[in-house]
Amino acid sequence: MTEMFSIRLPDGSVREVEPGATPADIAAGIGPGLAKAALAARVDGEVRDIGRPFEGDAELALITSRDEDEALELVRHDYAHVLAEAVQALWPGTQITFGPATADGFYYDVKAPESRERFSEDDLPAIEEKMRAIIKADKPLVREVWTRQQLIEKWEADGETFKAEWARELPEDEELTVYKSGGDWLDMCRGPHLASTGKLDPQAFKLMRVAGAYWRGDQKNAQLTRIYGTGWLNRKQLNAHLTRLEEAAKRDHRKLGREMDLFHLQEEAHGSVFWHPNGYRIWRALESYMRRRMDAAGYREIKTPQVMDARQWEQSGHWGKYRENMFVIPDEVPNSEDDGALVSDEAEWMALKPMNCPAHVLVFKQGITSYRDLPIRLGEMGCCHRNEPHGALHGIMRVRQFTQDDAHIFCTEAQVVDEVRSFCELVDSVYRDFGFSYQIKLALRPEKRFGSDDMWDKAEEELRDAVREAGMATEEYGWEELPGEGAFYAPKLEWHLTDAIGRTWQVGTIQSDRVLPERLDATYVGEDGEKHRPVMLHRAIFGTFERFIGVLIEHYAGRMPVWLAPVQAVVATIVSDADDYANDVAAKLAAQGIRVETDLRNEKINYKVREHSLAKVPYLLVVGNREAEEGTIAVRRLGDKHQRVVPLAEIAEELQAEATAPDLRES
RNA sequence: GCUGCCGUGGCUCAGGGGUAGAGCACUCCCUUGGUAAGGGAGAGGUCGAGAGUUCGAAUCUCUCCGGCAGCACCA
Repeated sequence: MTEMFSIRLPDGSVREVEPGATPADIAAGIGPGLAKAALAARVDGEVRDIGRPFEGDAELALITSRDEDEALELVRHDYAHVLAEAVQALWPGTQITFGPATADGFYYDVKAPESRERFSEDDLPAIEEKMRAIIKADKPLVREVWTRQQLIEKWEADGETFKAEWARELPEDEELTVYKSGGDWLDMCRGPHLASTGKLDPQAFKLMRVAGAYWRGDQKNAQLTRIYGTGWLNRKQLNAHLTRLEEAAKRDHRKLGREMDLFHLQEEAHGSVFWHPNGYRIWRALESYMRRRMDAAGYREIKTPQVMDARQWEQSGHWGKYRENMFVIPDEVPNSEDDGALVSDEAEWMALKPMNCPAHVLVFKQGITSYRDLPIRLGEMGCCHRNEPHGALHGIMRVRQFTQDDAHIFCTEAQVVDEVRSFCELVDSVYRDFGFSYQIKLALRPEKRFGSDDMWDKAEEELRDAVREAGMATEEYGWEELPGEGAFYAPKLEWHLTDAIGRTWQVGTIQSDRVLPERLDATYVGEDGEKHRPVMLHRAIFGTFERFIGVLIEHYAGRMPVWLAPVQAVVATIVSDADDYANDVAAKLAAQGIRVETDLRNEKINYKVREHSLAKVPYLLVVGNREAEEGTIAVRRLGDKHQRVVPLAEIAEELQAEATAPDLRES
């Protein structure tokens, strides 16, 4: 008698199957509908191919398109394979490398054949068409276990140098799998995959763009062509995604920055922002908000020099690591009578500060500090310059001149966790005031670093502890550890916000640093009367004003909350007879600190409503003869279709309340 | 920095070897109109910069600068 396997289903029922049976068999046994809908199987918790035979008794859950996250991941992974197959079918000699699923689709990195050099966006329609053909051919995707040697031979025989390199580094003893598509084309892959290409919806993907990407993510390696696609379970989802992208483009901070007259960029100062009056009003609102929050949290604000002697940067370690990205200036301007050439060996160099920390240490070091004075929290709205690589610049999110809401906390070893924990709480409170949700990451020691492993162990652990104590080391806060991502002198906690099209930007950070105090010889006098090293916590909440404002603009799609809006209210007249009243209203509101403007132009009210709505002014206060006589205002809030007529005093009070920064509100 | 695409009035864009167009915005005139574009007239551009090819270049070629997407980088 054959031994049978007991397969337990989520509803608790158990089915006995013969060896060789697969989850697909069970699905078929339950019903043809499920057999069609089932995409993969969860066997004892592991996601597997639906056609992979059971190896013993097991718990089975079938994955269908209702299990959206898992289904999407599977589908996107399959699209990537189909993409690679299509490209090779169209252009033999193309080398394939690697192609994973992404947050909204998939990509595959390929190396174009010699004859072609590269692929371009013009090739995408042809590739899409070929992909559809492969999907329609409904080719079975068959899993096979190979040895490493077999893989290496296969890839070398095919001239797949990247794949061969990869295969050579695979572990000898592990089960290595390949997936064959329709028996001919294959890719090495851990899987799982759908049963066949026909499970994909040929109308639910779209190739988006081509871009360069380095083999294994290393600039020193060959550059490949990365073909990006977006992939979904069905056409409806795809269309919804494409619509989302269109909507996101409308809230791009670069576009809104122009439309709302907030700032501009131009090549004479590329990477640096020209703030217009409206944009700088947002800046000032943020700055005074942050000053209040920092004052309240026990920080003291300082201001330090913009340019310092290069030796200072040498001592801090930045010169060695970042000289290329610093704006360096000679201390002495060459005499105009000679040929103007500077001899670098003889020049005394100065540098614009790329960061504030060394200067803050210098402030700390003035005089003698007692342990009784710690922690000392020194804050600065510090303007820094970094000569970023051209390709890194992005609107006002990544710039060459920026201002940080920077601060450094000098404290004892024993105070670190407490300081970091209360910082986590401060950050949380600030981001809540802006309506942001965020993710916290811990960036761990990088390969190239200063300091001992013991020091790093300790520094990483105290950051981890602090976040745990704050109760934020959870999925809800996007908690994640990022190996190798830390700064050269310290591990970092990073707070990330998301922009309009799903890219995330690091804004806040705190780093526990024992390297700089050492290098710059910062000390305090302890209880024992001896000198001790303080720990230095580098921290910022907005990160930079530039980036934070960029993220704010996209987050609110330009419709800033009243307390941040550059122009909070416009008083618009219907007839010129109401001009005097309009001026009175504006004057009254301005007197109570409201950012108000008047619009007395000889234009129809429709025109004025349209214009100020597009400018995203939150309060439009319309006055005509009726309002002038009655002392009222016809108020239209941004986004409302209708208006209400209220006494001036009432709207003044309402505006006052909304224009108050969240930290100053009662309750 | 790397790969690809792009650069025409303030903005959005059309054109494309024979010396430049539209809409919006702007200026002026008429219109005083009750909640998302009232009408008319006018002004505005060495087509990113430089070099080359050509009788002739905004248009073709090269170099540079800048922008966009991605990669790499992000103290």
